[in-house]
Amino acid sequence: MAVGVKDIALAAGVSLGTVSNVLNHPDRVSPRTRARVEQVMTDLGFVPNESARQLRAGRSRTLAYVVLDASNPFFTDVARGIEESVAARDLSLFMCNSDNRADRERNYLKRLEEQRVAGVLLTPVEPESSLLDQISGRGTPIVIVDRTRAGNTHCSVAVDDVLGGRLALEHLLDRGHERIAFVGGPATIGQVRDRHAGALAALADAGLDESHLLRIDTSALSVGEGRQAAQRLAGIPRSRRPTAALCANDLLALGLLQQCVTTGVAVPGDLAIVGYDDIEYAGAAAVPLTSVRQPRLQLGRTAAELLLDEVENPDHTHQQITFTPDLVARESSRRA
Amino acid sequence: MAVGVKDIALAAGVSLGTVSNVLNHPDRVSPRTRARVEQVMTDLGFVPNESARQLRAGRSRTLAYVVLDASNPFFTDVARGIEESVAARDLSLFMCNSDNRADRERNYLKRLEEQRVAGVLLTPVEPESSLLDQISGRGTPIVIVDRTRAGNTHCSVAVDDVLGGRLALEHLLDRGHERIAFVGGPATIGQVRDRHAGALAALADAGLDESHLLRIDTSALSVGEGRQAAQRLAGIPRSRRPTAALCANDLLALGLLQQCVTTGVAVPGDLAIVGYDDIEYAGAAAVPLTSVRQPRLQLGRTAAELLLDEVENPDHTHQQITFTPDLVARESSRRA
DNA sequence: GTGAAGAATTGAAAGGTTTCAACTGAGGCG
DNA sequence: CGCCTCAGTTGAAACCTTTCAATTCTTCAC
Repeated sequence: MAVGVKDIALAAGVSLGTVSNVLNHPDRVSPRTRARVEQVMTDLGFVPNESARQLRAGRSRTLAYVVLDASNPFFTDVARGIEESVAARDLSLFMCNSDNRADRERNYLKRLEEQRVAGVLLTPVEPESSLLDQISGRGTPIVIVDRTRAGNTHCSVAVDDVLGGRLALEHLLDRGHERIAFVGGPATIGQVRDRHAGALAALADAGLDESHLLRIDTSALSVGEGRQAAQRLAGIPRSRRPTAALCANDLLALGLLQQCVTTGVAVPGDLAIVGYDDIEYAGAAAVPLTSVRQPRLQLGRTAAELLLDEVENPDHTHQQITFTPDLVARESSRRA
Repeated sequence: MAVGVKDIALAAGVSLGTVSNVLNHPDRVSPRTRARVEQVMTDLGFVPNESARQLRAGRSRTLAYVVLDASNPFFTDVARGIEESVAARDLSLFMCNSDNRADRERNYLKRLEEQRVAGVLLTPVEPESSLLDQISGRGTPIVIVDRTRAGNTHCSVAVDDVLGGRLALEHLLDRGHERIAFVGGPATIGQVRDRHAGALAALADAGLDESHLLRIDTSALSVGEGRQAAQRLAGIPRSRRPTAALCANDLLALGLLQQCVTTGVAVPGDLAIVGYDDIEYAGAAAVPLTSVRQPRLQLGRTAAELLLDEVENPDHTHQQITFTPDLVARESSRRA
């Protein structure tokens, strides 16, 4: 049924080696035989068996991006950046969605290592897992995307989330807010911790203590959780209720915003809102959303470049690159 | 460097066959030797070589979903449904983003076939391409997602887009609109054609001719294109300008809406808007968006079930399943 | 017409796993 | 005590390709 190089060789009247050369070193084959072999290949519908090739040749033509949350537009933009860089080379990119679950992340990493992919891009659920060291120690390069990791054991590309949190909070202080909610969670997510830390730092610099930043913990960074956060805020007596909310990402902010608009809480009048990521929908929201913008495409492009270098360049050295975010002020945090 | 079954066998003092049995038929091995072999495996950091396994065993433990547009939330929800079904089995799912480009789709399909994946889920750029017949003819099952295809050569799962277009247009007629824009394109996208056809059919049923549906062609189904469509609408003299717009998807609708709000066109007062897909952001928009809802998760789940059946069940028969959409009426098309 | 150099082709070995028929040894039964 | 059975184990063959040293063919200079 399945036609292999052997069949091609037989049908074209050449040896196995020649067929292989047509595939991998066309220059070594005379134009005439090459044409003949290629003709036979299309006639017989030959599809090279990548498993066999990989087994023998060692290399693989595949990269993978294990993404934290495929339904978050931020990550799909990062992925687009990665694809831009990968597309140039003769490689393909597979995406895997860990969906914020450590077991799924582990499972995908295991599978990818078994497949002997050329390299892995990873936005980790568990950045400190020793599994990463094991895998790269065994020869599958891993580049960390949108995170950093203790020890310079891997290449990484990240945006300064502490700075981002700081920018957002400074913006709100500047707008006169002094009772501010930080909406985000779970705290296991590094991005959330860093953004929160940045906000606290800005607060401290302004001479205010931690009590000015009310933490509203969510179980995920999703629109639904944002809506729930709105209800929790609404439950706080007006005198103590925050006048502004800094959300750990735009999905939360959009959910929060939507619920506020629905229940008649004026934005930014009763509650100013700042999001994070500046996804495409942020500007299209009921009240255009102030947000912290990150260079998403460049994040992806750079990560892919680093991985490709690690794959191709024998004297590669690990690099940790950090980009700087900036704040895009819009209606949702306009001065009252 | 790389440790293989041979090394394990040597270290554990058993034969190759026994190591393989520990991996694939643990029941055939006595508990004692199994424990010993497994211990050695973890000690030595053994990672089975999937290429070799696949080469010998023929089968593969991988499915792939080639998605039309990874940044469209509609498709990420479909993917989530697929993953739900796949997760139960001992399989992994890779995602590939064709990004609406035929060359990328072809390239991914080629690669996946070379990898000998167990099966492919595909939302096609080119549903009628003969490549699909070739691939499935050579033994890699393909299930078409969110499209149908002429001839019952493949399983497919789709939503009735003609009906959806009809529902949307009937809704607008019902709201008293008689000059309506259809915003969408390019016409090469089947979903766009079907939704447009449904709208035309509804128009005909109402005794109105085609001139009542102004076609505004876009080059993609994206937020940016939606904004541009708004500008084109604005360029039409008020007397002839449509009073309502039916968008081929929500991204267009959100862009259109955003631009309208920005430039002071009242929605729904000056322009009623209906979107399509009912993505999560639709309800959170500046003006909550009326949209045609599709059973996204179920679409994915069902597609995966069909593929798994085709993979596992020797006397599988192809099925074409069509779901029914419904309209969610919100603010953006409220009666004037 | 000969020899050398270079181009094109060949065929066997190798890569890491699974499969399967054959083998071993232990336990049960007469 | 010998025979049979059966669970557990073995080792060679097979999967399909690439690689590379060896071989044959072609061309060209003298």
